[in-house]
Amino acid sequence: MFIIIHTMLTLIIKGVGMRVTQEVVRRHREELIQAAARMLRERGVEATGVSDVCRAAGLTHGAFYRHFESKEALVLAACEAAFNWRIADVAGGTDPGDGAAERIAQYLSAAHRDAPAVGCPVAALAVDAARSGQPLAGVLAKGMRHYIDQFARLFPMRQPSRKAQEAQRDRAIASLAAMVGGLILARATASADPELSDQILRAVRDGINAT
Amino acid sequence: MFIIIHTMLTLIIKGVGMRVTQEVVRRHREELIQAAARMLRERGVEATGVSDVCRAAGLTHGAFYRHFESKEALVLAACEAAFNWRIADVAGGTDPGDGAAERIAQYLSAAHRDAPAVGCPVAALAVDAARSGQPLAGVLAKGMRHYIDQFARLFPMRQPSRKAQEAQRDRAIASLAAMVGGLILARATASADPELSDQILRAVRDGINAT
DNA sequence: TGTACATCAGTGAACGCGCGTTCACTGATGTAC
DNA sequence: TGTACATCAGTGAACGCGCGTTCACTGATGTAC
Repeated sequence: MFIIIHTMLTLIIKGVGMRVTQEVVRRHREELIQAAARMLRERGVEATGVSDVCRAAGLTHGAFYRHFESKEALVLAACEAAFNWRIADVAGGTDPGDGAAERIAQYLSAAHRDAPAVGCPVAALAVDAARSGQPLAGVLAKGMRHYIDQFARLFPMRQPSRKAQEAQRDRAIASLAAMVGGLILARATASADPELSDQILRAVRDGINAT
Repeated sequence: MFIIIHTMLTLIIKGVGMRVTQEVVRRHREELIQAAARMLRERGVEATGVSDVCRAAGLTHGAFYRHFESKEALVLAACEAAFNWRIADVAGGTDPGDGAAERIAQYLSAAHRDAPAVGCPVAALAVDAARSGQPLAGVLAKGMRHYIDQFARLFPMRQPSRKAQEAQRDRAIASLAAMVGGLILARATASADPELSDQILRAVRDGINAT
């Protein structure tokens, strides 16, 4: 509804086929990326159409190739943009000082499960990346290394040694794998068995914290 | 190459457009299901074409609708068939008496990571099921409940009580989530960062066993 | 067991459809003077 | 600052392509007698 009104207003205000300001061009490009970043996580790479993305950004599909060389180029840009994601984007009661346990609980929440479009890009795109290989897999691997480094810092370290650092990193990887796996399984069962879906979120949360 | 020779021989032996034995019909149907079960896990639902599956089963696409009402019907049958999967299908040195730790190590092995076509259906299809919703999600949820029940039995239980049973089940769910997440992340990073991929397999293995 | 015929699995051409991509055209923007 | 013109973001029709699906046709199988 909003999109229809927006498109009509845009046509009336801008006219048909007019050149637009460089500032507007930049905004359109950003809107394409953001719309794609949402759709990619919700529907996957193949089910995300160029026309759909353009429509969501208030453009027609013909404008697309003034911004991107191909659909693949958009997918890569959108995937990179999706990795600016933080758990705060999806969970309301977050705090900069939250530790690992709080973040794990926020990650494995019903709110995050039910909002894949604005959720963790790893949980949404890892399988697609594994299937498509490079270059999408490269973007994902880079993002994952970043998340692992960041997450590892949340775990306590007795004394700073090489060995303690490696143990910290391993613990971060194991926790992230459980979080991603738990979220994916909770989403997969949400429609057919909501009770099991909730149980998965809780059991994985408890399991990680017991480590 | 093999497929081409096979197709030519089939044409020479069977002729063109001939009716075949009921036994052959049953075998063709089974071959369609098995080919689809492999392709679905390797490429995903959308990237698996009806023609591709028929070709892999040694048929032309025209024969397909004598066996299945639609592509969706094949996908459901193939997904159900894929849930007959056991870790022994992918890991060589398995033993019926293997406990949880052995099975976890086999699941999180390089061999399993590198063979998604004959690997765990949950790790391969959970994201697809979450996106497509029912009825595929129903098949997946049923399969997952089965795996959870089976896996829970591998964990020790002090004395048979309601509470101990629930704890056992929760532990199975948490372990399975970590296994599925670890496998997915290892696959996603395999092409772009093989070292990280191996590290994920090891760290998740160690993490689960430390619980 | 043998004969006559209906059945139907398989073939390959064809269908509509939506996809990613291209293109002629428009006209305000951006630039050169 | 003002004028003249080239640039190019956006439009909407059109392209080739591969998808899932349908169909007329074939002829050995399965069945009725």
